[in-house]
Amino acid sequence: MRVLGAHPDAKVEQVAAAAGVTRQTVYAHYPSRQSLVAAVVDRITAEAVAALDTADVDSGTATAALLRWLDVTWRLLDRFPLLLHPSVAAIDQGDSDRQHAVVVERLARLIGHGQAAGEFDGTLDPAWLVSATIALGHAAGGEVAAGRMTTVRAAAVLRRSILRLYGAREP
Amino acid sequence: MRVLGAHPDAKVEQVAAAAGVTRQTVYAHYPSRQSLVAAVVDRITAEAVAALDTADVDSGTATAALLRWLDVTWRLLDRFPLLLHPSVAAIDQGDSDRQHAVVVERLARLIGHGQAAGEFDGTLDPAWLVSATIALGHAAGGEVAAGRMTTVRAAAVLRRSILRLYGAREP
DNA sequence: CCTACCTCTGACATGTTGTCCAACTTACTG
DNA sequence: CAGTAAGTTGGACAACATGTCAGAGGTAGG
Repeated sequence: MRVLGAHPDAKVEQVAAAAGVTRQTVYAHYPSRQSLVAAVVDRITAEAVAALDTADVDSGTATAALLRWLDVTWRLLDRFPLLLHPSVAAIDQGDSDRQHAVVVERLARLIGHGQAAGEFDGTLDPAWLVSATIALGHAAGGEVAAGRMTTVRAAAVLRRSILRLYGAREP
Repeated sequence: MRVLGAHPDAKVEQVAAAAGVTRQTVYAHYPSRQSLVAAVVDRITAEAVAALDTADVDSGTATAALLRWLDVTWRLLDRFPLLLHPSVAAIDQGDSDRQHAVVVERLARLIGHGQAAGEFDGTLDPAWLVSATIALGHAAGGEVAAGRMTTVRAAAVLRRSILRLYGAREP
């Protein structure tokens, strides 16, 4: 998690070295590099699920829940550049019931509630809003990575953009 | 353009074969695979610039111009999956004055006009709006590529999302 | 003790990128 | 017509990362 999470381009050799084992030992546990990356992503998303569980308990308005969701995921996006990396995109294509899906599904549910309650505009496809949210999150992360924005500024801009996209009133 | 534009993962060998030459000949013209991709992207964006030139002449409102910009770029995104591919993202990092920048710069100018004229909300950073627009465009393209949306539906959803993000009235 | 289980060393196959060179074709030039 | 310059080709080779395989060694638990 430390090596791949921070340096998505790290070679299997480097991951093994950081773990104090050899390359072959890594392959003994994970059949391919991709499955190793998948495992790391799974662990990260497990953290996300846990954080969402503690944050989402007494769900107030959908808007407030959305902001908490953004807060949790943004923090992880900041800690693990791997999540921004293309190699991750190739993973959740086939394996649909991956951990990753859980986090996304929470957002989808949240959007459903918000639209039903009239907090969000209901004329935009929830599935699209999920994709759009992730895309904007990646874009915001990219701005930070490129040094064009600070983390806090990017988070603020992201919040405003998402709310606007959803047709929610800014609190 | 045909091979790489449609199949971003194509090997240099395949590009060479399609051109009726050998791999070495390709390397005689382009020092690396990346520079070859960059050249393809340059040609595509040259088309984009030409299309924008013919479409942008008598610029009406900024909103109308924005929709034309979206129309032109969306068409190219649809024709050349390469533009959605990660390998392209690695290009325009270093070479800032690439053709690609011209298309982006047009959007930035357009946003400036719209904000100055009060058509768009002026409280969001134009540079961010540019990044966000591209991100949403890629997301919409991804939906089409994944078979979750038709091209026309994705284009419509993209338009609405962008307008909403910009704080523009939907025409 | 001894048997699984894990790990290590070392070697090997594969595929792609990028480089080098000698030989060949083609077209232009004096 | 001869010669030259440029582009192309075939073949070979290095580098590098991913995977695979077999044999030797170590360690904990029965």
